[in-house]
Amino acid sequence: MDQVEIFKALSNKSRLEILNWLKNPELHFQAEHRNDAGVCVGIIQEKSGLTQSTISEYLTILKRAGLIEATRVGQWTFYKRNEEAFAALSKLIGSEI
Amino acid sequence: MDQVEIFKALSNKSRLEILNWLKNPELHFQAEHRNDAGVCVGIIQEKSGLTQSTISEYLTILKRAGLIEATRVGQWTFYKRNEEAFAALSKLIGSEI
DNA sequence: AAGGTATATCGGAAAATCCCGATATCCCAA
DNA sequence: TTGGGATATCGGGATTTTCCGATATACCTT
Repeated sequence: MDQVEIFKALSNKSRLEILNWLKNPELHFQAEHRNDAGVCVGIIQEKSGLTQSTISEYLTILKRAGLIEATRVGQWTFYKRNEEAFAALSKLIGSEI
Repeated sequence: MDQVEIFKALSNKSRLEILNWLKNPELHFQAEHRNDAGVCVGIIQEKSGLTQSTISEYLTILKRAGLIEATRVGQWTFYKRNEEAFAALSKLIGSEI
């Protein structure tokens, strides 16, 4: 758990927004674009207004930080939050840092 | 409470180290360099190995993010943690973000 | 008032981040 | 096996961050 990497991943308005969307996918994405594995890249990109390459990069940054997980299904990659990582981070800030 | 500003402030190894020192000043600094208002800049600088200007800037960054507080006493500025900010951040990550 | 000490601010070179367009890869369907 | 759609990676210009040395400001002492 690289603390600096995690905080860098969180140091961006767009990435925080994505994490917020992924917290309650049913509030932000139509049913056909989500499943148990999360939400596909394209629909996140569409909602964000940023380019496909930027969103793909941002999702990779969040994934490397351990904050989200990816599942490939056919041509789609679905991303969802790793809630355990957030719980651990919350605990870390409340005690260690 | 600007979330991005807070996470940016935390996105640096040296600043995390400073926050860690300030969490238990009695473990990291001699009694003559600390008081109820915190720890003075010079002793943090000495311990960090970074330059005076860099440490002053880093403390300002942490202060602007609301993570630490400054108290001027004579020619010294003492800095201490704002534990409420950390508690709020922990809570935020555990529920909102 | 003058000199010394502690801290803050300024100016800048190097490195990192932001976000893009172009291109590559992967996978499915025909 | 070829074409098309979804995602990942590459290369790069603009901006921000990192950390420094030099300088300014604040305060204390004499």
